[in-house]
Amino acid sequence: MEKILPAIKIEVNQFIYLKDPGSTELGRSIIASALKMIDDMGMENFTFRKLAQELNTTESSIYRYFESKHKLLLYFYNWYWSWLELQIVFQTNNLQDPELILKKAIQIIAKPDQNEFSCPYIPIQRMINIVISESSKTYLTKEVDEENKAGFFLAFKKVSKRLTKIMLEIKPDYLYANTLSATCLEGILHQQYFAIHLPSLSDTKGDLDKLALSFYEIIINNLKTA
Amino acid sequence: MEKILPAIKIEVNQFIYLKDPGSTELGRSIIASALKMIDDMGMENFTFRKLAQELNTTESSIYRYFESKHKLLLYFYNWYWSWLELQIVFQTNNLQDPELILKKAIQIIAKPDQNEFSCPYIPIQRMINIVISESSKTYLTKEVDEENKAGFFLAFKKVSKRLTKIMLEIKPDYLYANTLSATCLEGILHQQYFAIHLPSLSDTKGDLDKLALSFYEIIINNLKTA
DNA sequence: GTTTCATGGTAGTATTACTTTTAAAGGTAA
DNA sequence: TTACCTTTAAAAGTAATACTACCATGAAAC
Repeated sequence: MEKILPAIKIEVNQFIYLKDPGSTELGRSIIASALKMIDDMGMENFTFRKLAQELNTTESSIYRYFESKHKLLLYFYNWYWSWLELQIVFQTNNLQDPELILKKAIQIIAKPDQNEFSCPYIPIQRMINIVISESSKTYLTKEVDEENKAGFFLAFKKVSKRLTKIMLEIKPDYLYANTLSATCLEGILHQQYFAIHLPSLSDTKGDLDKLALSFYEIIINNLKTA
Repeated sequence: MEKILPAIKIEVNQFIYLKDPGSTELGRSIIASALKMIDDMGMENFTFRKLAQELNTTESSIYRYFESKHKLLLYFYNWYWSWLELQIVFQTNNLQDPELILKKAIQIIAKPDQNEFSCPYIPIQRMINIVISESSKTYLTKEVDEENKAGFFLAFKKVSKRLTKIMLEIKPDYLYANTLSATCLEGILHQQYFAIHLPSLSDTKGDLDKLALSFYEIIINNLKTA
């Protein structure tokens, strides 16, 4: 099957933004600069005021796109997982063997192809760094239930569900497919953080291929046992 | 071997607090009320001002114990993992079979005994809730490297290391013991959060015994495979 | 040629996360 | 008993945050 690459735009849940940042010059520069700034200074030190200064615009202009910095983070979170799912779908679409599909999916999650489905104003490495170090904050809030109802975590859940399904193809009666899937998705991100900041909690020291392999083995060893 | 229960006080890294909250009436009530308030309203909505109001004291009095609410969270984080380690040590100390030790340790992590080594002014269930929903925020900050150097994550790392060692007793050449240990520790906490807030990402729906079993199997299946 | 739309700009609010200063209370020492 | 010292409380202040509201303006679309 030929791989077709139409002009794909990653769609993010419309209720996350007030105005589509992809639709205007300012919107795109908000995304681009926010990614850089959040990566450099972290969510807690990042403010819309600083972003406005950086962009030579005003806070009110930014608030026209996102009603809070938390929503902006949700935007990144959803963009990332939608982007990753596209990659998984395309790169596994010609494979038949579920074990091979699983392996490929894990490899993509640990080490996505930064050039595929890329978006000119989105610095992918920044996006990845932010997802690694900030994305847990999207759901560890008191608003999680409302936001879940509004579908703000769907992009992640879709990837997790996809992984779950692959596992169940390998072992249909496996009882903990959802648990294992979510745990590994999160684990792959956290391990990248630990490798840099709390290295005694990791074994793979920044080697993403090794990281992918370790999680592939963790999963497959569970699916191949009686 | 007899189980001895001296008057144990959980020690927390001294650099986390300015003044030991266990040493005064005010300090203990800060801990007790902060646990309740953070559990009820979440870290982001909790402030020292609200806590001072609740306790009929002043912000400056609270600042004499903790220099920031982040340090207060670190205090809870360290208290919790030290408390849990004590339980693991005592409850596995008479066991020989590493698989049994592993099983017991996982059970304790998923479902600690709330009465053991308890402290009269610390509402344990609140503490557990906070560790589940807030503890990732202790290290997902830009100060993580400094704080790691200062030993603020030692209590968690000790438990993780202990789990790693048990795994290596079962399978000495296992390559990913640190990764699997940290991933499961975090996973056990996150699964409890998901069970309530994002249930499609979990399989055990609040059943802590089942949760413990699922993670025990995930680990043991990896250690028992060639 | 008017509506609409994107952005700019100003101002204001309530709250946060602290810090500083001042004052009172309590204990020891000559 | 007075002087001294430390601990704790209370009050007030500060810079910044996270917004909200409202109005103006220039360009493009209909």
